[in-house]
Amino acid sequence: MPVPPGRPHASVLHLDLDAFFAAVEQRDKPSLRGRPVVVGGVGNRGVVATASYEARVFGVRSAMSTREARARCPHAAYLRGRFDAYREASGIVMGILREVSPLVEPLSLDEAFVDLAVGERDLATDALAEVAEALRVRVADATGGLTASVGLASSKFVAKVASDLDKPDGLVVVPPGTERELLRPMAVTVIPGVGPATAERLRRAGVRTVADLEGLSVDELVRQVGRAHGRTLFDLARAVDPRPVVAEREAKSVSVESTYETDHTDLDVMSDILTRQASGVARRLADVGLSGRTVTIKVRLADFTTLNRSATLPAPVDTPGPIARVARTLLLDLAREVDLRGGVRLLGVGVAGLADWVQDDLFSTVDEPAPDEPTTAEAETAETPGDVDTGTPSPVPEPTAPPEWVPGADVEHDVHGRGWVWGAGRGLVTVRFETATSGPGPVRSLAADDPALRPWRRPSSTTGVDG
DNA sequence: TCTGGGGTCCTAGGACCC
DNA sequence: TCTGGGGTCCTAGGACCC
Repeated sequence: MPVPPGRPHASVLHLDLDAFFAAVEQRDKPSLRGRPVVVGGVGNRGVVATASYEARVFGVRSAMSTREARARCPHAAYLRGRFDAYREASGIVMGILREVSPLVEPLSLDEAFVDLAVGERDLATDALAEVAEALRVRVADATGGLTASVGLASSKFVAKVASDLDKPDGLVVVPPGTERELLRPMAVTVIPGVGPATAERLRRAGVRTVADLEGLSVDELVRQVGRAHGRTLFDLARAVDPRPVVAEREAKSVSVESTYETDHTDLDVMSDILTRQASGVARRLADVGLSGRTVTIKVRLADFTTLNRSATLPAPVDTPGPIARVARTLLLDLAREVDLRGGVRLLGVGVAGLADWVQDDLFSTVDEPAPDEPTTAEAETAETPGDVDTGTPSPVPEPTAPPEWVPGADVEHDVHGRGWVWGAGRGLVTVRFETATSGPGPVRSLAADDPALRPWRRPSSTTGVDG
């Protein structure tokens, strides 16, 4: 009757580098060794990202405000963080993990799952424990002494719980079949997904431990915490966790946000900030070679209320101009709806709906000169005001753009020959460029956003088109 | 002078289509 | 004429994680 909790061997490994950011600082600066070190925001509104174990003695914890950390441990070294150094150390560790198994799923710079059930490996618990211990030694050797805590179990959930049981520098193996007795006495908060809100709901239902949680039916749990969450909780309470280790998970969004030392009240200043952040987002999109259709802004008010506004475009964006333009419009819309004069402490810009988009066939049939060979004929037609792109096989829709859109103005970007702008009339306007090369140029015709004109599609898994 | 920055996933409601 | 359900896409907010 009981569902088998997982695979029959303890072949899921979870590795967690101990106090990672602080440990890298202590490794690189001998004067910090043995001393409390706190890495995180150092300003008035900063929070702690990582506290060294010496600082934890004083009660300094991750996510605590730096102000409180300073009160508890004034003699600690407070550091901003050197993410390039962390990335490098992380890369070394992930590389070692991938030598042990191709199935490595990084969760962050300092954490990863590894599936050891690949190839010809001996899956006896003792043999797997030897692999894990050898791994820990290699990590320390290769990184100049960074220590890792490792858990080995029959599922992701239990492996992660295990890695936390003997920190720092520990190895905990949970033999298959013993998972439930390990979990039962633990607080429900060991379960991933049970944060403060869920824990409080469960507490009101009389649930404090995993054993208590086992007493609730699926229906009861779904009623308490929702459909998806309830079912997962029901399973995890029984150590049922079939989630596979997945290497190569693609990013779904990219964002840049910042909290300011003092609250902003000037819309123009906020607009400028969003413009700069949009450039940062575009740069990172370019780094990963992706673009996305949904632009989001995030605005946190002085009272910590957080507002998001988003707009989904007819085609993906990946360059600063359009992202900034949409972001600024969303801000102005928001300012009309919500009083921002009380102060804004955080602003952010993001792009979601990411994919390596390819140009659709619909538009690849459009007569388009090669970027490097503009012809005189085209230069002449470009002189004709109001001239419409003549290469389209179907009639070009009548321009229905709001009258304030003047051809030739207001366009700072196109995507591979075509673009769009956000109209003051609250509509997306598809714009065609008369210029032969891609890039900014005068607009000769405007067509209102028309579903039939969607020029981009997600690459289907079967086409294998590259960009 | 409480409360970062980067994300993921879920829910709920409305629009729209069949 | 009345009543409708399912599916998808989009938006806003919230919980959660490291």
